[in-house]
Amino acid sequence: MAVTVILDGACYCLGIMSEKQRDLRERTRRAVRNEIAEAANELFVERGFEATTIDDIAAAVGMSQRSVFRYFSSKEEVVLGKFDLVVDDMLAALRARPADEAVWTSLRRVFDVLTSLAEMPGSVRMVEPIHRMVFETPVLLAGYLQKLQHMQDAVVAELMDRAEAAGTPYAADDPTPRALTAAAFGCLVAAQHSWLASGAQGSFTDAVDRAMATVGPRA
Amino acid sequence: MAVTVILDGACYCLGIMSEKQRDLRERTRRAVRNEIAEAANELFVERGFEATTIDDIAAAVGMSQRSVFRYFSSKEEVVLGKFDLVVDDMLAALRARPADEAVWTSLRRVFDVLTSLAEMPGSVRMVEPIHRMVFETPVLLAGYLQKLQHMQDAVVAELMDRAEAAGTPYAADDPTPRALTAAAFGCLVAAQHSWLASGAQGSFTDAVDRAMATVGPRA
DNA sequence: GCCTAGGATGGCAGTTACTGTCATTCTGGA
DNA sequence: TCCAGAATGACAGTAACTGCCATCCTAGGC
Repeated sequence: MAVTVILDGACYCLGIMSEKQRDLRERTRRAVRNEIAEAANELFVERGFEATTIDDIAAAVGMSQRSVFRYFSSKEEVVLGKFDLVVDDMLAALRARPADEAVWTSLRRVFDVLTSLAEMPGSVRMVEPIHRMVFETPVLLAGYLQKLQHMQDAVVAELMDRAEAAGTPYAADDPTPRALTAAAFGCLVAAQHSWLASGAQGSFTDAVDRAMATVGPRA
Repeated sequence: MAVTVILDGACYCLGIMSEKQRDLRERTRRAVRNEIAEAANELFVERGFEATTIDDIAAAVGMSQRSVFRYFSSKEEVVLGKFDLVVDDMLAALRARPADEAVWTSLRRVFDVLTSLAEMPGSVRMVEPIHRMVFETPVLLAGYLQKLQHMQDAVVAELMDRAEAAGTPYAADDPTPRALTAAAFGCLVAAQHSWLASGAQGSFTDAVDRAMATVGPRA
């Protein structure tokens, strides 16, 4: 262990690997990751999530099981991993809103990151079946809700920063920012439910708008 | 398979096993289940959830691993299983509210089932550490959020029944009941967060009240 | 007190998700 | 051409489950 640390440190300090090389590796890594995820999603919607093994996925992309796990920390991540990237976009979207905008409005705008993702022309075909799969497979639903919780944590932190920067900080034990955020995300899930229940007709954006119109901050 | 079904059917129809016997079995089953859960929770808070194996739990209660799985379908269920019983209580609490009460108020009262559970004298000692463990262990948090989602499904169905019985049914695609319920449960989680963040001082009930006061239905 | 039906249990083999390790291979830059 | 370091494959190992079968236990009928 000690040896490993020393070696790692030495390599890093010497900076033998160039910036360019690092970028390239990073890009190819992402490409392979996407390739695996796409192949896996085909299998998942075809046979179901639980009926598809990691070995199946590995075979489909011509890799060893071990290598698949080098790209995804778990089977669920193959489906849900994309949401990790979304968090940064959501924070960026939140920071782009005027600091004095009503929190509820800002939260609605944050969800544009998700709606635009769902309405991207390239991925539209798979959006609904995968969506449905997530809500129908217990382990995926659980993982998805947990991701949403992480997003909320990040958003709450950003909201508190924003309030402080605006000179109107929340008290340390004020549940307001967290409650508002949780309510907004609750509306998001409710919108997903009704969108799926309606057979994914109509726009998802509208569903979010309608859900968020029924609830709001008090006074 | 066919044989099994026929045999089961025959046994059931003949009613060989008496009602009393059935009840007794049921009661002892619950007792054993509780015993396992309590022993397991001790181990969980002591060593952590992931560091405790099913074999550890089985050894602690003097059973085989196989038998533990006859009482709990998964390791998470040992911690989260109790919430399955709560659903029925919540529905009963909801039905006990006046049909014309504001939905937000009824939802707040539904949560009394949870707060009273958390403040029961017998279990108070373990409530906070387990609570904390659930929020800090990813797989438990995911499972917990999923249970909350199930509760919401049940509550939404009941709210729709109630509205229909009162002669003011929701439209089929109206997201209102689901959005309100989701917002309320979001407030619940927010309250749990702030309660834990404050070191579990103050009453949990107050935390829920404060969180739910910041959000509400719109006109 | 014996007998029997049917649940409860234990043990064991098997599957799958995942992890650590090591030897090998690939790749871009000097 | 050579080399550093990343990518890969193969293999062994763990832990959460699941199915199966033989055995045991218990409550009720006789």
